[in-house]
Amino acid sequence: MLSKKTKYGLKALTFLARRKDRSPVQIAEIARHENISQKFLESILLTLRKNGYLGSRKGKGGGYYLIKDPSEIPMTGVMRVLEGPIAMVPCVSLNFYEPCADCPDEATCSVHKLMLLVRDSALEVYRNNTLADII
Amino acid sequence: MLSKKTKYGLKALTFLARRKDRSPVQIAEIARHENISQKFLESILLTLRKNGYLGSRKGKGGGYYLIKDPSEIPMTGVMRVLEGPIAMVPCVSLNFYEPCADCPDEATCSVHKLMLLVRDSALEVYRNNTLADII
DNA sequence: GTAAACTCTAGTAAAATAATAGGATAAAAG
DNA sequence: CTTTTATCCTATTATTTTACTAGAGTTTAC
Repeated sequence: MLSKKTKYGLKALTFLARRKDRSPVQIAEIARHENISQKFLESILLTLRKNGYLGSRKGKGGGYYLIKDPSEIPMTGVMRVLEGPIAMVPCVSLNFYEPCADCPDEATCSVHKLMLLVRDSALEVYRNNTLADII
Repeated sequence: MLSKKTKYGLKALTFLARRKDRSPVQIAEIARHENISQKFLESILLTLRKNGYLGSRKGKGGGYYLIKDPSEIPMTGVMRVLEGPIAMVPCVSLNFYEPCADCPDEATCSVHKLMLLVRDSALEVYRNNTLADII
């Protein structure tokens, strides 16, 4: 299941990407337009900013804006920041690898084998789609 | 994240599929061999039986056994039974469709668009892999 | 008829998710 | 330089899901 956090984050990014100019947009406006709890969205936009996707300005006329061109933002990174690892089990994760405590041998593990295929197929989708592609 | 339930269910199916004969295997034996809590595994095997994947026999010499040949068991159904819908949002689910409460229009929703691609790629993996393939 | 195994319902503890609260900080306007 | 506006940041709480446990019931082999 996709978390609300990820869903809202994607919607916010989309909203910003669809605008013609890159002037700051207030959290309140995004929240209103996308039917999102403002306070929750606040924390989501904060993590997107800290991870290099958004810029912000405080005070009157402030808000959030896209730093890069939507076509330069592959979904891979966005999904990792919002949803966490793309792999469904740590033992097939590229960026967050960890062995499974209960599994004696990855080479013969059927779960490992299947989840490796699933990870690869998901990865291909995320790599081949930028923010511009899903607008 | 893959739930333990799914992980354990897959491991149990694999364990049964790897055996030469199809005589009943006790829950306790599967649990021991795969490092799974027996009581938890009990409930998992029960749902696999109720969904037509396993047969069971009570009493002495009883246990669980595969009903079909592993090559006749695509992962699609197994994943749906254990993990739930393959789609990450209900609005792109084939078998569990539901509109999103907060989304005014699926046709223009970026989340919908992206998750549709992800669902299709996952579906292809699950459709093309049977239990026999991941042993 | 007794022991061995699955069946079934209910309940609980821990973790993750989805928010909420409220003051701190910074920028702009007058 | 004070007020207003809006983000920044930490902490807390409510809800939901997950993972697991308990125990009585039922069927079968011997």
